[in-house]
Amino acid sequence: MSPAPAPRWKRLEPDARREQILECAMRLFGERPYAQVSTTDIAKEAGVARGLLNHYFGQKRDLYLKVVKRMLLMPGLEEKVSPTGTLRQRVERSVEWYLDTVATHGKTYVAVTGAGSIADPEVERIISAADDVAAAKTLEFLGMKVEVGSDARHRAMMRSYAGMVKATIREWIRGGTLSREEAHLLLSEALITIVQDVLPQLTPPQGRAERGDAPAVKQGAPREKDEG
Amino acid sequence: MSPAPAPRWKRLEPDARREQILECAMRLFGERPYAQVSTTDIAKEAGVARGLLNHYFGQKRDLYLKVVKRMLLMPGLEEKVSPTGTLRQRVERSVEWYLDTVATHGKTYVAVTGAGSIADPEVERIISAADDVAAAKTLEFLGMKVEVGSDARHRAMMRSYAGMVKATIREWIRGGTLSREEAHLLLSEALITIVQDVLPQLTPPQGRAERGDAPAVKQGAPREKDEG
DNA sequence: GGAACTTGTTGGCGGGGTGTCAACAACAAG
DNA sequence: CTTGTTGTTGACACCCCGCCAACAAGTTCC
Repeated sequence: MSPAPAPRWKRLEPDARREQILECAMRLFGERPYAQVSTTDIAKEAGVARGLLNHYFGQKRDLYLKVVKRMLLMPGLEEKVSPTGTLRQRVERSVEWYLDTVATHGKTYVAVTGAGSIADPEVERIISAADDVAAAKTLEFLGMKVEVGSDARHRAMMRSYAGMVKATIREWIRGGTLSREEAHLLLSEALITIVQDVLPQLTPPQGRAERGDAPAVKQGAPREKDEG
Repeated sequence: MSPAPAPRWKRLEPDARREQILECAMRLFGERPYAQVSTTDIAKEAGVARGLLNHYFGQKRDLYLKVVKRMLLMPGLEEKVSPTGTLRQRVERSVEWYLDTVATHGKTYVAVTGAGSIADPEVERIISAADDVAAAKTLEFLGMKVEVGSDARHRAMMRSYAGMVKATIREWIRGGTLSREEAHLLLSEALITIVQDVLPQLTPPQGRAERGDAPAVKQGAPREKDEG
């Protein structure tokens, strides 16, 4: 006569448990800065023992890395809109797309990118890689496929631009000091300037490229980055 | 016959000791991220007991704030060069000045601004305030004195630009992926675009403002920022 | 020169967060 | 029911931090 042993805790498949913990972690890391979120908090939020976090994710930093990666994988640009129209139109559409994508993640995106260097080189590396991917997609969409994959300086400048993108989005989402339209305006104008005025000025060897249209560049090989 | 009591430690004036500790902290915080620098490390570096840090600076975070503040107080722009020439020339000179200023601080500047949001709202606030000051000086130097002090959107956009400035400098100093000239080029072109193409487009009420001069806007409440 | 005072400095205590690991319990199979 | 597998727990040890009473380096006064 065993009246249901009444299990004290539920047993989940590793993947399910991992996912559940990850979701809780994402929520909390979005609410307050890294240092303010203890593993105890996350464990409590998920209703599990603290040790389980280490079992599934290793160190707290590793869990945070997973959160960052999850936050940075975004739907491809090229799949949503087709690159037609003037350069300005394409720029504006790509900026629009990025703002849309970010809007869905909201505060967590700001927290993750803002805390950029939680002061951890590894986090920085991951964000940089994601920036490179986004930059490559954007430039490809703009028809400026160029050698973003080959020329380190192009990548570097697009990462610089990414710095402004993040700061702008921070102003928009967190502070509300910029409207979406104003953010759109700023980012579009800046990107146009970079693409048509700055990048062509790079390779100094053969004098200077003419304005208005990107110098004819050979198509680069299709590339696939990303990680899990 | 007391053969010199041989003092076990030297006694310093509060200001001197404070300064010495601060210098050690600046060095260490420049070498590795905030979380990786323990108060024990700083104390050891300074050759004092750990408790002394708390005595002089309070919490570890407070000490870090002092480091950030020290890092961000920079010589005024207007005092070094006079605003003459075309807009482009003035822009290039102000960017040059900023790169010079940053170069002296080097890695520590990158660490401090990069760790921007160590994930601490207070740090973020201080850096934002410093950005605002630098932005105001720059715009004043450019003759675009405008109401950076009154129009929140101007400040917001300049903070966005500041995001790119930091990212660019990071590429230049830390990664070496951009040369100083390339950084200079990128930042100049972007600033010109913002100042002459973006900012004038703001206030939409009365159609559109004419270039080069901002529409007259009423002064906001007098504000006092900064601290020691 | 020594006693008494001021105050810069120390060392240890308690609290909190993190990583590790052996033991345990939920569930499946025999 | 017995056995085996494995997801999960709880506690232990370690490190870092903020606090504070005791201590000692200098100074002043007799």
